Amino acid sequence: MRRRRLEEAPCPIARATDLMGDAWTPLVMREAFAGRRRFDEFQRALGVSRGVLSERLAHLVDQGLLVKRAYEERPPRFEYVLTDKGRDFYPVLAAMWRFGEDWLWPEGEETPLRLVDRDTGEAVSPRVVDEVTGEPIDVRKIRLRLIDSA
Amino acid sequence: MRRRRLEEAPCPIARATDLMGDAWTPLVMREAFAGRRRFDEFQRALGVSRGVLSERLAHLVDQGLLVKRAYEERPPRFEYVLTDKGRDFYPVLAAMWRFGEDWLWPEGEETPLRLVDRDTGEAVSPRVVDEVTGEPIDVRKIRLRLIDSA
DNA sequence: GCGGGTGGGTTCTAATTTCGAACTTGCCCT
DNA sequence: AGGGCAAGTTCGAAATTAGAACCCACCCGC
Repeated sequence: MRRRRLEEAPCPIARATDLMGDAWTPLVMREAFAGRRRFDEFQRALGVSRGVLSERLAHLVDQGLLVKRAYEERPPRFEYVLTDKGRDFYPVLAAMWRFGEDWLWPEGEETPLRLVDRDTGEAVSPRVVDEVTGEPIDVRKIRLRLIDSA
Repeated sequence: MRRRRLEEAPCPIARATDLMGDAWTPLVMREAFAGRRRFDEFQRALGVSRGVLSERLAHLVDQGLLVKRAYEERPPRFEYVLTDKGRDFYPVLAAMWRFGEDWLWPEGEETPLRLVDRDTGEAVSPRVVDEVTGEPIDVRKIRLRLIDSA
């Protein structure tokens, strides 16, 4: 199983990749953030096969980004709800959204997916900055440094 | 081919997923940001099979995140260098790094990969904020809104 | 002028993963 | 009794991936 190899890798990016490193997981999370909770909702929204969806949801539950809970006992019905950890994944999706907007979309055209303020309805443009200085993250200014333990 | 399906999807996240939606691409980009350029450098650093690496590099070149250029004519030798578009992918990796640090790493332990300021050497903590207000991106405050064209 | 090494791949086969469709289970409705 | 819905599981066929081995062009030392 591919999934198990990066999970314990000594790098936070590799471990995050273990969560994202397939074609459906980020989209499942997108739908979760858009408010979907039920199996069939996810399935219809994404058009993914039920088998794959079942496995992805189980993985996300396993990793603690979602919890599965019964919202009805008889007949048994379940929903998948974001945890704190799952909610904290939002910025990653927001960064991807921004990159997609800036580089993968025809100039000037509107994207069908927007990020808006819940209260004001204003459009929001996510940007990744240094928490301390507020400066944008830029490869020219910020270096990846590998601390070698070997 | 899976790859072709999300490329034209009407959603910036789906299109970004097309770039990231496999286990190796984010790690190849991590290495590119860490300064690697040559095929064998990537291969040794990642331990990925040469066939897969070859395909991933070609895909990233195809998508315009890297350019392949000869740094030597005889014998022919090539390097893969980040483009502007590729450099702009840095924030996505930084957001993943932050999530990995916060949630996929034992409390208090040091990660072997750091983000540091090139000039001062200070550690940097990336955070995703609204460009206009400077407020952190949080699912409780910011909503995904799907503009339905159907 | 030949054996070995290096850089940058391609090709092959075997193991995984994915897809789509059909089936299952528990219950409600009429 | 028959139909429908939610939430899956199971199945075989098709696509993708990984790993190892191979290839080619060139340089170097002897």
